[in-house]
Amino acid sequence: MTIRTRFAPSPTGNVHIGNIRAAIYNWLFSRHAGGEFLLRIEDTDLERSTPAAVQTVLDSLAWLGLTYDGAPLYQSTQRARHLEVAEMLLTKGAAYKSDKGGTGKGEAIVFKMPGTDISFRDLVKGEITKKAEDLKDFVIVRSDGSPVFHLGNVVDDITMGITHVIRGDDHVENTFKHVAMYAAIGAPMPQFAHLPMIVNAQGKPYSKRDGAAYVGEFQDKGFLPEALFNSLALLGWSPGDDREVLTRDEMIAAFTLDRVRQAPSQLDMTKLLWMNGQHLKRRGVEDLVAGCRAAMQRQGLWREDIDPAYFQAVIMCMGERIRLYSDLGEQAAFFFTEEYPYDEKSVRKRLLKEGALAILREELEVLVALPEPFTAEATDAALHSLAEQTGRQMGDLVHPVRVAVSGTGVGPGLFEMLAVLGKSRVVARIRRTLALYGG
RNA sequence: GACCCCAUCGUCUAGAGGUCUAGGACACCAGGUUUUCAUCCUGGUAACACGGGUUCGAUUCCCGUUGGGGUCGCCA
Repeated sequence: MTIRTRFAPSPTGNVHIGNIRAAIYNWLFSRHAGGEFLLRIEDTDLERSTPAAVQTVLDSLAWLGLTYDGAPLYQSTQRARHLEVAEMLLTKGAAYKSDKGGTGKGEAIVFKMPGTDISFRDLVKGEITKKAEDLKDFVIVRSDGSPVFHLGNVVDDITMGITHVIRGDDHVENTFKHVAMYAAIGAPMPQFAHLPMIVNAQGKPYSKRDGAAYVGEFQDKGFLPEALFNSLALLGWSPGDDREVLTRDEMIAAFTLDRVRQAPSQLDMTKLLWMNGQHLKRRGVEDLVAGCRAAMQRQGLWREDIDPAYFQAVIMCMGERIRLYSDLGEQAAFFFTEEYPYDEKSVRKRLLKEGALAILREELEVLVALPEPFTAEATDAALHSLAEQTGRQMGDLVHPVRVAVSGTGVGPGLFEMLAVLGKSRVVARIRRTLALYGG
């Protein structure tokens, strides 16, 4: 029989990382088994389920490369089938009508629990049992005639031929109900697997306040989809060896549900950032260029007159300092504007230090005298010989220039940076800095 | 509160009775490289929640305690 899993989000406008992690596990599981991964949109809450909200789900899946088989099934189209099954349950005596606790506008259909203990074998949690007295009957069709989640969920899973239901831990209590429904309907029971929740440092459900909780937020921050995918996959699952940075194919090959942990875990933003850097390295320079440009456009820092060759040179120069596309705009804006800010601390420490401006003036003279091309080797040699002549440490020469041309004390190697900026910019910036600080 | 589930370094995890003086990764600290930061290299700090069993032997099995999570809707 074909292994068939599904992702069944209700479109609310956001896709939570815990939810998308469930989608990732469903996807990995079915791909590993050579089966199918289906999508069902649980859009019965018409108020929240707007086309835009549905599109958000589709976008998140597409961004992460979670391809699904066939067309999505919209739950709202299945209403007749749901009610048909409810009627069948009614005639079978597995359900009854009741007006208790209702709206007074009619009778609801209530599913009758079998009165026996119910247990099932969870693929990650093992055997779970619930005693009969802890199981209560529940409504499957409201008194207004609309199907409730439990009915739609189970009926649709049957309709879609789902063989493995892989979902969040918050569904284990529902599963006892669902197991009873499968039995009553007489449909083959799927296997169940419940995944631990993703929590914050306080052990509470991960929310937007903890940094970012929705797929779109990570996308906006400039994370790579494969980095988020990789990190999320590793939250609660591991391949069994020491590998951490994995490709999709490697994860597909290694994925099994018995390697999923049962304890909730926290998402570590710092490690995600590291992971992003790892995946960034695996992409080529061209990708980095395109990604950084797009990020700068979003940040409002991009200008059409930025020379492509210059832009690429800046990126090469920044090297592995870029861990997120947005880092370029945040850490290297001075490459693209003369209005870069001066970091107060660096100015105090490197420029206003005793004799620093005098040194900077000497350096300016040396640099001005250099012929083109203004290479890293040339400026390096020039400043080293100046250091020798004056008996100074290289650090005393390097720092003032760095702060003068970039406004900050940290950044790429100075000589590479000077070469990229070019002689005229460098000279102009040093002059302006000298004038600004009374040199 | 009731019911279900969980518990290894700060975090993510490996570990399926002896191989554990508990391994890896991120973070952190120290040293090296370097003009700074980052990278890179080397080293280091750091964990089996607690108490009982079972066993010749428990991180691994059982029970309890503590702590944490989930669920108790005519929401999904």
